Amino acid sequence: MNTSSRFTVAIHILTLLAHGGGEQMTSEHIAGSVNTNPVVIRRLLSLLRDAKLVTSQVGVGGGWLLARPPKGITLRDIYRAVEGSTLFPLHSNTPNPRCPVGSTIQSALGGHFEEAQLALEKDLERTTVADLVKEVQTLAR
Amino acid sequence: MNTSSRFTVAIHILTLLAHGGGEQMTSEHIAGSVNTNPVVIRRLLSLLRDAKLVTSQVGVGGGWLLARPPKGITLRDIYRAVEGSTLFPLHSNTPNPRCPVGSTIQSALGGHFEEAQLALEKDLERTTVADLVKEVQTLAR
DNA sequence: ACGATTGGAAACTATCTTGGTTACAGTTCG
DNA sequence: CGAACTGTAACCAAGATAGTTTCCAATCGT
Repeated sequence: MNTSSRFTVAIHILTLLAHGGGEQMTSEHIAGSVNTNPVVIRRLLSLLRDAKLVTSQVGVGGGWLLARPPKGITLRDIYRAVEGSTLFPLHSNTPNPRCPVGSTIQSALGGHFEEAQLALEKDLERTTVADLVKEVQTLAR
Repeated sequence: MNTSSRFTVAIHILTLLAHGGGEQMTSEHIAGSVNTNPVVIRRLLSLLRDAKLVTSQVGVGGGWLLARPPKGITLRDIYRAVEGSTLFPLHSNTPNPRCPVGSTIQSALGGHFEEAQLALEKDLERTTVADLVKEVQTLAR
């Protein structure tokens, strides 16, 4: 299963940007909050930019900005941006085509897996970055 | 996301056992359908046994059996048996405790992640091994 | 024009997970 | 006894992940 913290860190980044209130923020500053290397942050930010969730500006005084209001960014958007592949991969070796189960199990599973992933994403859609900013502000006082 | 094909293979195994109609099956036979090594199968079966989904018998004529009727085994049971950890891991390094976002984001995310995982599992609960056997039988003709 | 500050990107490393394989000990049955 | 099983440990190759260094390009203030 998904064993990376990319999703968590990506949410952290966007919440931080929203928390900043529209000010440009450098990858180094973000890295200070996440407690990692700026290059790791930039790698994630470039995925988020591909998904049109953030914009970047190079040069002095440059940095990163949200491309949309925090209320318009859901956890599902972030999930899709950074966790490209499917939730449940199929077999690494194709099963035995001469077995009734082996020859059919993958297509039987496909629909169920897709459905389950949609159920997950539908739940993720319920929470926006704006919600998280509000929660963080409540917790931090 | 990681992610591994354990879930897929575990479903395959249980569907195969159910398809066999209550006959004991060896790990080597199962490996033939999955197209992998018997030891890989036994590793997964031992997880499934821990979850009380299958039983094993050693020695000549031994093998594996479902511990419950196929109708009583859902994809959620299988998921829980083989994918132990949480769906979305938090940061690998703990975020900056002196940052309002860094110090609170993990507890803010905890609830949402748990909720999303429950939504996923609730969907997985809708499908049983008996359903898959039926689908396989339809597809295989 | 210069120099400082920033993102962009490649390359390399260490670590972990996964899947596959070999090997061997223990159990059961004929 | 000997064959057919499970139960495990150990090891390897391949891939993913996170961290780091390094260099280039763009931008801005002076």
